[in-house]
Order: sequence, then structure tokens, then C-alpha cells
Amino acid sequence: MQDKYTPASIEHAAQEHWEKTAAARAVEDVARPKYYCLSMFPYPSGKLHMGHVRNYTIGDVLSRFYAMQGYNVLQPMGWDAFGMPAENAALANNVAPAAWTYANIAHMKQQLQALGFAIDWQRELATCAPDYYRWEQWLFTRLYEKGLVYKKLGTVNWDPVDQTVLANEQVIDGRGWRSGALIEKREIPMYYMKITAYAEELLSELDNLSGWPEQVRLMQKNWIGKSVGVRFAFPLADDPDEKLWVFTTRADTIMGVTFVAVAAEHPLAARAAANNPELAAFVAECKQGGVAEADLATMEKKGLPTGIFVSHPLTGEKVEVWVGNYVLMSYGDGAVMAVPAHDERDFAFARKYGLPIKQVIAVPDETFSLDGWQEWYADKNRGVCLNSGPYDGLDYSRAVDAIAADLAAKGLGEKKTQFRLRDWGISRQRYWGCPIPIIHCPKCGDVPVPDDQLPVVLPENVEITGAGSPLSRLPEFYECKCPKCGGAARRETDTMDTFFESSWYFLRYACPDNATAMVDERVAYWCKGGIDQYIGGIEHAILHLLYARFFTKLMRDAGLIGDLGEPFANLLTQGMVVAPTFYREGENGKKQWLNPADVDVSTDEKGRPTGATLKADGQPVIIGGTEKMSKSKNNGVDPQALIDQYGADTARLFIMFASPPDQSLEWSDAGVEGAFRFLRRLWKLVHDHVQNGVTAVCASGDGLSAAQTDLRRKLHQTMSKVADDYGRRKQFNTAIAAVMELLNACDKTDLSGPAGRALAQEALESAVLLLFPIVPHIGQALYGELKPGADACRAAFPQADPAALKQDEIELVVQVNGKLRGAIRVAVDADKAAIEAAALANAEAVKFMDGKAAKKIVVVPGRLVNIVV
RNA sequence: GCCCGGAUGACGAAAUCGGUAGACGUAGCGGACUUAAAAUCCGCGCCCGCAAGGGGUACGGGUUCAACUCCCGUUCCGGGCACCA
Repeated sequence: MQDKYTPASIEHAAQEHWEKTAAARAVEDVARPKYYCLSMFPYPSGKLHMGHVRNYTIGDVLSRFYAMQGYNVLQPMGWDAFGMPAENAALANNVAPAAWTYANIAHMKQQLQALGFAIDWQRELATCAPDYYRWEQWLFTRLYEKGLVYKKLGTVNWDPVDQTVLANEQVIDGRGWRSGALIEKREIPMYYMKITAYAEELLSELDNLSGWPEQVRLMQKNWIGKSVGVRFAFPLADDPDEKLWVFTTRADTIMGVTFVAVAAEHPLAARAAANNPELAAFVAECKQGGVAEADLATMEKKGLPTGIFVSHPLTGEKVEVWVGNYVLMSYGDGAVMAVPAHDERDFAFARKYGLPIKQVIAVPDETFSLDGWQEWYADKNRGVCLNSGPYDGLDYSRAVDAIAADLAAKGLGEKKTQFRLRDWGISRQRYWGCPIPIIHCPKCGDVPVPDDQLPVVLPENVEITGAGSPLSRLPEFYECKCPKCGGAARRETDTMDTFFESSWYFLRYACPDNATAMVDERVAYWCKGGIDQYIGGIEHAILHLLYARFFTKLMRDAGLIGDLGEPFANLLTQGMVVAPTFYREGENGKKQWLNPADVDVSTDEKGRPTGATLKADGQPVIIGGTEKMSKSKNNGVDPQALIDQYGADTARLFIMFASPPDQSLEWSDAGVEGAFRFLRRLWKLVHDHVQNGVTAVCASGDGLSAAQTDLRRKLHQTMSKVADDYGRRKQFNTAIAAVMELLNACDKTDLSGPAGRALAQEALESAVLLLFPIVPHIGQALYGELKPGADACRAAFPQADPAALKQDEIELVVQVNGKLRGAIRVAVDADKAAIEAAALANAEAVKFMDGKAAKKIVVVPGRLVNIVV
């Protein structure tokens, strides 16, 4: 055995061995329980960043741990390969998106392999490959025929200078990121997925996802946003046959309505604007700016009266219609009733424009003042109706029932369940995505592409200009024949949202080689009961995970995957790896993001950054916020330097030791050295032991000294702890700390003599196996040295021996009035009375009881005694 | 703005179900070994106080024999907000 730990050669040898023995190959085997361990596949942005290393190391630790527990493990990997960055790279560097993407895949695959992940590469897939996306085109046409895909107008960000649609990310402070032009909203026809048809099931099944973090279930629940309320109509004062519909969850406040607000896009707004130039200007102003909800919600609330009046459905009173920039056309009917007395936003609006405020819910006298309003809203107070005629004195639910009944009797409304969730618009006016398989025929309308003409292949020889969709400039792509009538037709040139690809890739991993079907019976084996573990960033808590759940239900109902309704049985949401951002501002205010590796930061004595300069020119740069590592902010830290210097095991160990996986981690490589030192120390311990000859392991505690017995107990306690940390808690930093503690204890114990050496053998073999899931390369090498001819990949995970865990005496802490005063040793099976007596006899306890009698004694078994005086 | 999280030594963190706050590691300081350096090993390390003791887990309250942990309020930081992935 070599005396020096040399990661490069050790890792090379281990990887070669795994390759030769096909250690990561997953083969269906009904005789063994399966464990499908899935990590979110990466976007091939160029190189791995620390977030990837963290994500895939967690997956690999779990995969290897469950393999050691006897499971048949599947750990696949692929590439979420369509998306905007490829087009941006094409613009910036004049490379074809396909070539750029495939080059990135090749590089990142090699990086993943260098990290030693036990991935079954035979199942690798890339979503930009026609043999992958053809199946989603196929599914799309099925869903189109079922009415689960439909076409309607949708609002997009329009850049009037570049004449192109922009993503929300490309709109900065209301301007296009390339052109700097003021962005406008524009309505265009798009295809939508009817996710709202599944809203109820997506919501109710959250309760069954016990393997998901509560936080994620709550976010999804709020996103779906089921609310039961009343949808009702205000007849127009001039023309009672025409009605303005609204939805409210607070029908009990209907008698307090003092105005109605509609979105700028609402037909009534357009009608009023026709002969009101001021209003027309306001409606036009509302069209400025992007469509992102965060921007809309933080805008200053503005409005203008339309001069149109409606009648209150219950009182007949005239109420004016306003246009409000805070009313969303995409939610409900694009109009809301306003009750300034009992809604914070309506209140602010009414105050701003001097509109009447009419209180209709009783509030406690002491809080009743206009200034007290705000506080009161925050409580979501639901009081009893007041100033509400026939409804006075009714509480919330009685009032809502009575009002809904009265509205229904007039044919003006009814109770309605409404969801916040909207249908999913999937059309993108971009090139690097999966073509939507529809043909537009002047005679037959929209015709889905027939199966025998799939896939609609995305052409790769295109010119990216940043203006408009390249496909719509490519006659050889869009000119086609109608599949129905054979006449000249035009192919759809929009592509699909890339969330489409990532909504079902985990099913395709089960059967990536199937050329004749989207999925096959192998899904039933690997996905039975759901994928056993899904691991990925918390930033995907809503959209991706919701779409993946939706797709699984769609595919189930299409008869493709049996009764599998929920894809992920257990979910681990990894905290983000965040890093500081740095930038400089260009001439037109555009930000040029600089990588942290290229920047020097100066700090004050407290470690707070005071300034930063670019290494290349020594000139100052602006310090941005600390954000998740991303391509767009250029703050990803490349792990390659770390791997090159210390090896994959150190990188893996360090990132697992740095913090628990669900916590966000601000990147700093301080401490990497320590992880490497630990591995070197482990190597040396094994080396020194092996130099004196390996032995059989200590099979029982016989012949051990007291100190050795204690060590052996600690060893077996560590086995339990580490298995619990990996399997149940999924907290790897404490598992590593436990093994470090064990090795510290080994150092402090005399392990000479035959019994001691057998114990050392047992401790070292165990420690190597306990760490194997995290640092498999060094583990492979050391285990082979400790047990010549043995393969760590085939070893079982160490299991604690209950006999070794036995203890006769334990220490209990003694408190007086909750303050720590002393400690006592008692027999492990001592009863309460004996423990109390021992505690009362403790010298420190006696001192602090100060002669007073114990009022109460609390005994916490195995922990402490608290004497209350 | 709305929804969801987080905050503990100089730093990353631990304390798993309300029960010894700071395990484990980093950086630092002191020592051993060495001609020296590196490496390695040993020790010290929250604050006030001579001590006894007291205080301390972002901040302000509360519940409890006992609170980092539960409740109410606040501040700051992060994620998501439907076209970044």
C-alpha cells in the first residue's frame, strides 16, 4: 500500500474499476426492491457550478447508500437541452445553438464522470434530440384532440424596436435588455394546456405527499389558490341586459360596494376610451411595461373613471366603473367589486381618488377609526354585517349564503369555486425549442401533424438575429401540405415552453431506447409507488414540480403509465448555492456581470465588503446582491479548479460537510483544505494499520479493556447514527462529523495487542464503508487494502450490533430551577425514585437549593433532573 | 405587493419530539518536533466579573419547571410570482 494519499491516481483507478464492472448499470430485477434516485437534470450551460456538484453529490450519496442496503438502484442523468441561453450564445459568439449545446453537454458529462457519480450513462438523454421530443409532439396531438390543448390569446412582452417577444427575464425596468426600448404588452394567439382541469386533483393530492417538505406543499397549495366565493353581475345602468361580471370571496361585504374596477384590457374600458382621450391615454399607458406579476403588483395603483355606471345587483344603486391598473385581466373576469371599507387595496385607492367608503362589517369600537383600518385588515377580520339591510347581524358564512341566494333568485350570480391557477401557455416565439406539431390550413383550420409525419424536426441551419422567430423566416420549414385536404398550408413556427420537456423526462429514463413508444412497461417497475427520491433546487418548488405532477396525471389518463398519478414519492429540495454578484454598467445602463473569481473584494475588520475591483484592470466594480448561482448573473463558481487541486472526493466531502442540504449555502472555499486533510488522515490511519498486517474484525466485545469497550460502543452508535442521517434525516454534515468524532476517539484509545488490533480493523473497515457513499474513490481503495480482494461497491452498509450498544451506567445532568448545577451517574435502569434521591444528594445541587425544600422534581429519562425550589 | 423560507462564536455549522447552547470542522493564538519551513501532534478559545456568579442563539414581548426549538409582533437576508431554468 502506498503511504501517500494521491487522489488523482486513486480516483482514476476507482473509476476504471466501476466502468469495467458496470457498477452503475441498472437492470430491472423484480426479485429486489428498487430505488429510483433522480436528480433534476441540468441545463447544459457550459460547465458545472457548485449547485450541480451539491445536487448530484446528494443523489449519489443516497444512491450508493441504498445500493449498500440491497436495493436495485437506478440513478440516471440527462440534459434539459432546449432554452434561451443557446440562442443568446448564438447571438454573442456566432455559434449554432445545436453545436453550442452539444459541446456543453460533452464537457459537462466529462465533469460529472470525473466526480465519480454512479450514473447509468446508458440511459442518458437530451431533450433537444428528435427521438426524445417526437414523443411530446405525439402526446401534444393526443391532448389537442382531447381538448386538453387549446388556442386563445395571451399577453406577451413586445419589444417594438427588435420586433420580438421577450421573456420576463429580458425585460429590465420596463425596457428590452438588448434594445433598451420601452416594452409593450401585446396579445397574440397561443396554445394552452388545460391544467385548470386538474386543479382539484393537483390540490387534493398534496395531502398525500407525505414525503414532500411541508413548505413545498404549502407553496403549491397557495399557488393553486382554491377559493370559494360568489360570481355575480352588475347590470349596466343604461342597458340592464348587458352585464359586468365579477368574482369575490367577500360577498358578505357586497352592501359596501362604492365602485367597480376593471382591467385596462377590459371591453368596457375600451368602449369608454373610444370617446374619452384622457382615458384612452391611460389605457395606452397601462399597455406599457412588461407582463410579470411582480412588476404589476409593485406599481403605483392608478385609476380613472369611465363615466359608465352599473346598478348594484341588490340595491339598484348606481355605481361607477373605474379602470384600475392593478386589476388583472387574466384573473377571473378582469373586473372586481370595490369595498374600500373592508379591503386594504380598495381603501388606498378610494382615499387617493376621494371615493366613498361605506362600513358594512361591525368592528370593535376601540379599533374603529380610519387610521385603524390597516391594522384591522391584516387580521382578515370577519365580523358581523352592519348597515346591510336584510343581512344585518349575519356572520360571514350566513351572510354569503343569504346574499348568494338572493343574487341567484335574480339570475345575477351564484356561488362559485375559483382557482388562482391559470391555464399554462406553452407557445414560445423562439427557435431553440420543440416545434409545436400543428399545421394551419386555410380550409381545415388547425390540423395536428399525423403520427406518421412525426417528429417535426427542428432545422439546425438557421440564422439567429435576435429579432423575431427564425423559423418564420424559413420557408422550407413552414411551407407544407395540409394533412387533411392536401392543400398548401403553413406550419406553426412557435416552439414549446421548455418546461414541457422537463415534465416527463423522468419517465423516459425507464425506457430511453424505445423507438416505437413514448414509454413502456419498464416505467411500471422503476416508478412503482413513485420515484423514490427526487432531488433539486427549492427554486423549482412551484412551476416545474407542478407541471411534472400535471403531466403524470395527463399520461395516466392517456393510459400510458397505469395508475401512476404522482411522480415523486419523496422530495428533497436542495437549498441554493448562492454567491455575490458583481457588475459594471455599460453606456445605455446595461449591466455587464462579472464572475466573482475575476474580482477582488476588500472588507472592513468585521468582514463586511467595502469595495471590489476587477483583477484584470484594478478598476472598481459594483457589488450586487448575493444570489443563486446562475448563467445570467455570471456568479457561478466552477468546481473544476477544486477538483483539479484536491480531487473529486475532497470536493464531494467538502460540499456535503459545509451545511445540511436543504439550507442555502453561501459559497466560500475556506475549509476545503480541512476536508482534504481529513481524507489524508484517514489514509494514514489505514496505512499504518495495514503496515502491521490486517486481521479479522472484532466479532464480539470479549477481551476488550474498558476504554476499548467504550470505543466499540461509540463505533456501533456511529453506525446507527450515520445510517439514520443518510436514510431518514438526509443530513450529511452530521454523518461526516460523527465519523470524524469516531476517528478522534480511535486516536485516543490504546489499540495495541490482538484484541485492540481486531477492534482497530473493525473500526477502520466500518469508517471506510460509512463514508463510502460520500467519498467512494478513497473508500474503494482503502477497503481493498483492509480486505484484500474485496470490492467496496458490493459491501453491505455496516449495521450496529445491539450487544455492543449496551451500557450499564449513564450520566444525568442535575439542574436547580432550570440552571445546570451538576451531574450524577446512575444505573441505566434506575427508577425515578432512585434518580431523585441521587440528584438530591448531589453536593452542587444541595449548595444551590440553599436549604429550601424541593417543590417539584422533573426527571427526563436519559437526560436530566430538574429540581424546582 | 403577494406566497414560502432563513437568521446561533471571527467563519461553515451542531443541538433529531421543549431538556447540558456551540459537537464536528475552518481561520486564529500558544506549545512540541525541526537548523528552518512545510507537514504532523498537543493545548486554548462567546461576553461581563479577581472570584463566586451572572448574561448570551437577529430584535421586542409571551407560554413553561425548562425555549435556538412553541405563540404574538418587528427588522434584515434569500427563493418564487406563471416567457430564466
